[in-house]
Amino acid sequence: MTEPPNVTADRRPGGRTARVRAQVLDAVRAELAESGHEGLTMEGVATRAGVHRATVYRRWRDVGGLLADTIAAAGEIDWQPPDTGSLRGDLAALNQEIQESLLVRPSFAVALMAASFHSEQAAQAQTRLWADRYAQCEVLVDRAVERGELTGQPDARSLLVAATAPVYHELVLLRADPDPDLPGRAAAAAVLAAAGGAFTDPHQQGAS
Amino acid sequence: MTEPPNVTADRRPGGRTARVRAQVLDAVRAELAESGHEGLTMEGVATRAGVHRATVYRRWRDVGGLLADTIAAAGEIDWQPPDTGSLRGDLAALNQEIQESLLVRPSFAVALMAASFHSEQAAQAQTRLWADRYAQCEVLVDRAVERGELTGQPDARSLLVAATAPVYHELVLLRADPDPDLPGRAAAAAVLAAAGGAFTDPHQQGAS
DNA sequence: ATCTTAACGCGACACTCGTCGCAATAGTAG
DNA sequence: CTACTATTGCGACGAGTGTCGCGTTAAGAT
Repeated sequence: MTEPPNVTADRRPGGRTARVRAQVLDAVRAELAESGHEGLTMEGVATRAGVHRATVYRRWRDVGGLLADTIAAAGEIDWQPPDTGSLRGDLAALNQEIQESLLVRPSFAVALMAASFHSEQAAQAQTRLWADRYAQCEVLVDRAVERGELTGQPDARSLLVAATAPVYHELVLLRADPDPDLPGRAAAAAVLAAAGGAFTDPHQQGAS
Repeated sequence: MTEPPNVTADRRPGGRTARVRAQVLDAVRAELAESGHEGLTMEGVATRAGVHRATVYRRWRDVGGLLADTIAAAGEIDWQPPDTGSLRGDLAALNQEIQESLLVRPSFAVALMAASFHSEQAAQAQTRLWADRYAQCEVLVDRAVERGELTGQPDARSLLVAATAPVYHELVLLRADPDPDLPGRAAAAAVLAAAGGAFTDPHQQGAS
């Protein structure tokens, strides 16, 4: 059985294979930092890594595969959601982080989104990464409930999406001018909606 | 002075030029409807339009240019924001429209977003289109204020973004499973936040 | 009707992209 | 150390992409 090599199924993960992977992923990060997701090309990465084109194509298939593996390598870092003492503060801090990651040039997050549109592999990696992050952030809502900031048991995911979506929408899709107040405003709005019971999933239609 | 022809600066907008443009834009829509933004290629459009490749390259430069002009042509249709009698109903209806446009396969809106990541021209056209749409929707908020649903004069744009962003975020970026309740939930949350005064700018109070 | 020239058709060209077969290299087992 | 083979390097190829020069067509002006 001579199947093509893969990133996930390491049949011979020894010295050279690991070394090539490290070189290539370093090259991806370097190219990305230099010219953004526009300049990220298979040939450029291969050349910078000192590796032949065919090797990169065989192991990573396309640009999306490169980004997906780069995420997988970077996803091992342990990220922690903010803890400021209040739900509103936590969400504002989270949004601040998001805004910075989107405004930094070149932005790794934006590159990943761009790649997700023409690479199923990158799209899956992106979906997985965000699912993890939102799951981790659910603790913010739990803490708020414990502190008595929220009554009932709101749908944490919906609340988090409501708080963070405007930041992505304004900066990525609408390409609005950067607004230092945006993270705080979006967070405050989500907290108000949550206080009003907007995210309590039982079919309790609010009166009037 | 023999400058290259352009879509915007029509130096000779007569019969043939307009005919070619119509053929090409029809071809763009047809290709888009058949194979989505993945299958949209300059050569394919030229062939389907019965026009030479070089002509398409000269007038539209790249795929983003094609989409940008297609948007410009489609932006002339008179779109009207919903009017259901209540702010929450209006926003829910608006979100319903958005969700349908994103879930239809192939989605013109998604194709436009994808193109915006590697074409400045398409990105500008997209930004312009959305700015127009959001400006048109501000009347929803005005009507709500007149009806007395909202106190004060909230920032209409922020309110609209808060209501619609979750739909884009869930379906496009997070690629969540379609949820028929999403449009209504997002609309309800935004209305609750607005009722709480989340979008009233404290610095610009008092003035009409 | 005639002239001017913007816009298009045509074919050729250089270039990039992704794939393939084969030889060389280097992990890994014995 | 030797044998085996997964993995890489290498070069060539076919297809696709974007550009260019030149001749032709047709829109707009007189």
